[in-house]
Amino acid sequence: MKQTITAKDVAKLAGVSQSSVSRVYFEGARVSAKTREKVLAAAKELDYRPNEFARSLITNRTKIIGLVMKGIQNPFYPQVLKQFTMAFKQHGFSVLFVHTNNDELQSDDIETLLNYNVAGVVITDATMSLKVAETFKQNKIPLVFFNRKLENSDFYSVCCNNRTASQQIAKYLLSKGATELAYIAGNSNTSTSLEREKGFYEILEQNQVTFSKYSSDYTYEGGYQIANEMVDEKQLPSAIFVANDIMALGVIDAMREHALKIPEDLKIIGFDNIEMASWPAYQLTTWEQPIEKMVEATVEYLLNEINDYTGFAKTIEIEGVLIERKTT
Amino acid sequence: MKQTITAKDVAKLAGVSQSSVSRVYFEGARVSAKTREKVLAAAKELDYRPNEFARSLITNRTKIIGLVMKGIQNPFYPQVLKQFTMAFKQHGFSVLFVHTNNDELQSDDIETLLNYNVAGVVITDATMSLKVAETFKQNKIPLVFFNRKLENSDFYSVCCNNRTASQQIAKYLLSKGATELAYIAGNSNTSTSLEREKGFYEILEQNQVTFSKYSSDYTYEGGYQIANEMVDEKQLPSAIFVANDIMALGVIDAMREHALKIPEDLKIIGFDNIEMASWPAYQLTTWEQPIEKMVEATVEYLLNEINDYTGFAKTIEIEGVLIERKTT
DNA sequence: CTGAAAGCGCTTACAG
DNA sequence: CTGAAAGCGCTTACAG
Repeated sequence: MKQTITAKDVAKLAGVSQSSVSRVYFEGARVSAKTREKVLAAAKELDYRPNEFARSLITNRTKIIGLVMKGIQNPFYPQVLKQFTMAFKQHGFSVLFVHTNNDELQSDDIETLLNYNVAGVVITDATMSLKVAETFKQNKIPLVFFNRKLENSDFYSVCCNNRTASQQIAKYLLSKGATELAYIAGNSNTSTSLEREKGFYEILEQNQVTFSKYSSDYTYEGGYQIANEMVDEKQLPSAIFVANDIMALGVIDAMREHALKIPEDLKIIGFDNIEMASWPAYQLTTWEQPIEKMVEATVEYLLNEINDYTGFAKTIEIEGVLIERKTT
Repeated sequence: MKQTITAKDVAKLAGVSQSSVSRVYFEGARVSAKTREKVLAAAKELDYRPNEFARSLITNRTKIIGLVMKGIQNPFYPQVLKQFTMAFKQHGFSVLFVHTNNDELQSDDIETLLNYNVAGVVITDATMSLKVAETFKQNKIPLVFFNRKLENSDFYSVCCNNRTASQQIAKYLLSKGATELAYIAGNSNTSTSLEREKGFYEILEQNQVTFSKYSSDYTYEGGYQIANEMVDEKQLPSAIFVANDIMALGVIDAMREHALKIPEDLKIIGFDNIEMASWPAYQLTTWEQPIEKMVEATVEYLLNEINDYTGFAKTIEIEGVLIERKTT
């Protein structure tokens, strides 16, 4: 059996009460400098560490954030995970990592979060049913959808400026002389893909430019496959806006296998600015998502809500920037 | 304030004692079918959920595994993270994700793990000092080094068969007619890079083949840079074994920029078999790490130790397999 | 500022 | 099989 050092042990050694030991470790409690000193010395000697569970049991709050991810395959997300972990750590919060296989969170996915009474939740790359959403509301657990948003949502979400970004992408492509354009969508039920499509088309319609739409799934393989189908159709556009980078790389690889030159025969632009976009083999022009700022905004909201729950909803859109490389 | 539903509430509604409610949710406790039924019905009505913290407090064990990662940038690791999360979930364990920036775990990295009294720990892509290691031993927290091992370790570690794999890689390269070989090492203080180097050289020495060594850092940029330096030296080998895939991709891109043809002018082989290795742009020959089996072995050991702590140490090496593609 | 005491929501001997 | 009661390691009014 592992012998746990408790506040009682420290109290005994320090010659103070257990309450005093507790006060030393509880932020905001008042203790005299002398008591603190004695306690800290004793604690150090015994290698004391306050039990988070006892703490949480009594305060009914935890220092754990649930982070739910689906698309960890996409190199965009490891970056996001890292940034979140570091940001939360800075504020004393730990990350409970939950992986879901479903586009829509299932109740067994959130079981863990509820059991551990997480202080807040970040949901990345997935949505949830209204019923599941209600569970969080009832438990007053603040929630942020990261890089995705619910329709008619009364939940907070943090995104890149998908729509206006795509408008600028359309304008950029037109300025490069593209005449027939195409959009390759990601998973059709995602707000990101929908918003990007919307912004893109708005500008094309304004300029009365022909365009077509193809559907894929935000994966490399998906991009690769749809590109092959496009080539088979024999009617290639002059420029393609691919809904995210990882798909765009698949498109590039497929097009090159058909001996198409990029950007000469075909211009391609992605979205995200993942690490590989800058690799010499690709040099993909893309739209950079400001991950750091997005994470910052998410953490700030969450921390505020944890501190004082209001449940207010809003969609925060953070401006990204066009990264021009060699595929356009 | 959020009103928490407790076992007491359920007990009242079900007309039984609180202990009986507890027994229904505690695996291994005996309850009559009738009691269980009443309790479950009441619990469902109230949406009751046992408080994990109260539970952990009393049992002094948790259902949380600490997963420490460093190299999340390397596409190999998101895969590992996903597999671990899924495997642990299957056994009722949740994952506390910790990110470290250091090759060697620092005490503030493990603070969280200790505070939450995690049931076990997986450390990926990092090592730790003997002092830190002792802390885990003292607290009888089982630990596995995943894809890395400590020198003179009395800790369990799970790896691919790095050394014998590299022997086979050497043989394979020789069989392909390579005459002057090179090894590009990853971080020099990692067991993986060291073992791969050792196995590779063993065969080359046996066959009295000339070889040279270059040092890099397991990143794409590192591979790209060292390849540029190699070209500047004007004495290229006929085949390079690169210690991992992501570096190998950097090497390929750099070599191609110098108009070198792969595999005609230069053969390249990697290690890991990350997703990108199979992309048409690369078609990298590599050694596949059997992630699934490695994860399985780790989880099995950890679960056994959690159940009955022995602290016994061993290095498990799991056989990978050569994946031949087009760079050799 | 400090200590004694109650209590967070559970598990687990102990009787019955 | 079931209930009453003690106790896990803390926080937090309440007196002093």
